[in-house]
Amino acid sequence: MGPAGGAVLPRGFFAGHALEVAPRLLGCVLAHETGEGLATVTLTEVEAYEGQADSASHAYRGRTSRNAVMFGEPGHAYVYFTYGMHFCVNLVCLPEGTASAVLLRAGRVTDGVALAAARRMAGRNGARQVAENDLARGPARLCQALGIDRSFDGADVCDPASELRILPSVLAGSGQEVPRTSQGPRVGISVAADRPWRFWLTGDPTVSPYRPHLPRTRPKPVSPPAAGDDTIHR
DNA sequence: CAGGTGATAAGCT
DNA sequence: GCTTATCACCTGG
Repeated sequence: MGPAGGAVLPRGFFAGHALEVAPRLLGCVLAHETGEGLATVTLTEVEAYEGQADSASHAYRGRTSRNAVMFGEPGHAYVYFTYGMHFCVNLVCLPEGTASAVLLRAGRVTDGVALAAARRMAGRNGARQVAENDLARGPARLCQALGIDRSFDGADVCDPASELRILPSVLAGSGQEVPRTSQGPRVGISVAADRPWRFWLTGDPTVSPYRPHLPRTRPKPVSPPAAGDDTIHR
């Protein structure tokens, strides 16, 4: 067990609804230790996703092979692949059989900054160095910085022997002033956008910029309308 | 601002 | 079976 080993959150931490668990995850630490070394992220931004009652949730339409982990034991990672190139990680809440999870949107890389930076630069030839605040600023960046991919779908983050673990909050008792928490609408979704189920540490520079859902760009017309065409286009 | 990339599931035949 | 719209994103210009 490495420097961050030992004190994982108890599974009971994830017993409640994602809506209750999400704000309590702020300041907690996601740790990934490999042969390459240890990298940790202190969470600064999360979003709650419920199941049947939440039309923005992957579990809204019931259990599938993709979202099965969301219906499983709490305290496990639900990792999915999206937009053809990105991974995002959630932590599962509520008892087995009921879907609920917290999407980890952003955090501050605290241990393994160099390792995280190398992962973020990988495959990007000639790109500029990533600013430290941006290493895990956004759900896909967070996964890349920690080296989280599909193989971590279902990983038990409450197991002290796990490669990927969740550690208690470092906010209280650190001698620092405890940051305030803000709450607002979730980022980028097209439905249930009125639910203020996103939580972040107020003013933290590692929190991702709010990006409201943009309607997908429509395919362009094959040819521009001819002059004098009185068809109504919109 | 647009484009890249691929999995998913609904809808069709 | 097959097709198509959608998707909780990031990057470079």
